[in-house]
Amino acid sequence: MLNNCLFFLSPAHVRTNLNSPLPPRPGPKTFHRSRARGTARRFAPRPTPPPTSPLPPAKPSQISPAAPAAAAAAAAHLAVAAYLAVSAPDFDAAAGALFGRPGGRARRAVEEGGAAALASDEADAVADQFEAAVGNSFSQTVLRGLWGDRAAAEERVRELLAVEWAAIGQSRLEMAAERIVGDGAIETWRAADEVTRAKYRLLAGEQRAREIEGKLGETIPQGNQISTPEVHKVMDALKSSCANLHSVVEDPLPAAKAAADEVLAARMDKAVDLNAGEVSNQPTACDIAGPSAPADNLDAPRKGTAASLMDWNPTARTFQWEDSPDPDGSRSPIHRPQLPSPRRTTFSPLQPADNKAKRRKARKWCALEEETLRKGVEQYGNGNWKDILTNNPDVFIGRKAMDLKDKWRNMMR
DNA sequence: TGTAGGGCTAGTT
DNA sequence: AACTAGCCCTACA
Repeated sequence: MLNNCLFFLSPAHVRTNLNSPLPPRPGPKTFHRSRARGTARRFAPRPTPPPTSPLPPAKPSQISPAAPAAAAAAAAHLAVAAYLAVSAPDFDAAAGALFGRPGGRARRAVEEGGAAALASDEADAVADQFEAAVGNSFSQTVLRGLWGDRAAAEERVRELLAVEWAAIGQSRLEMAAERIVGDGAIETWRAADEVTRAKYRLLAGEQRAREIEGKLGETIPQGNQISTPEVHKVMDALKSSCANLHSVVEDPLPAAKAAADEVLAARMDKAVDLNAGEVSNQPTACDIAGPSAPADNLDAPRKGTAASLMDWNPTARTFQWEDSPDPDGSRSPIHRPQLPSPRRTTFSPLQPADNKAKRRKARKWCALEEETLRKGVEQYGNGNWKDILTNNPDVFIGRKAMDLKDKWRNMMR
């Protein structure tokens, strides 16, 4: 009962209720946004939503496209901070450090907008609850019951990761692979000429190529559509190269996929394996994983884990284009399989790039970028955007000198 | 090639 | 609809 009502009360009400006798705890409940805002956010642990919610769920049309990510970020941040506070040996110290005024880390994130998604009435209310519980053992017991479920906190983090992961979308490599060997392969192969298909066979592997061309109702090798001496020469070279490749290189896709799955699983585990030390090092602005961002140590040697995709492959062999110039003018004594030069033809599994460059998605400037730009103008002078940019590559990630100029123009308005 | 100025676009109020 | 921040185009040195 108290849990169900707690989040809908003002901080003052919450403090009052925390000091009153506590009815049996029904378990984690859904945390709704205010009625006026009209959207729902899940802040408290919520394995199962209450059957009769005081507020109706928000209609999809009421939620902006960014709302799921923002809600997930807010829920994860608060769930982790709250769990850390209630699970700490010294509740008062932990709650003070995280939610106390004025310097609590979670409090600052809420009040200073370091994380915009956290700036909400609900987040304020949670921070106030923890602050009010300092020195109040009864309130601490209530909060431990509400936020002490580690699995629920981990679930909020997993949800955030899932949202962020989904937002990344497919890479161009994945899209290309999908067209060549995935569900879209049939149409891709149907539209390809014989020379291009020969390339596809190299990429897809003999077995998969047979499957795809079998579905096309054709056989391998298909009769040359283009029958010229040059095409025959290229075809022969490709067949030879293909045979050489298959004789020395294993299909890397299964191992690569397994390694990628393990890396992903390790990152998920790492993300939920939070502790107070990690929270205290959270940046408050510009959470961009740039070159100077805190390393995840993914490149460090790992015991008992699969090899990184970037590790040296002991089965790799060097091939040489047949018309590649010798640096020293002499042929290597080591025999290397010869491949036809890729410069002779200009086909690609990728769709031709759009001539019109796509507009970059607008990315808001963070406080660190603005401050660095101010100092850069002081140091290098107004108009020397290139100098400012090249001397702060870790801050201006993805920015152009032109962007700095535009931003400075906006800041001067 | 780097910069300035004007215009365009998407998001917000 | 008006406003704004961020991005892009084009001219110029």
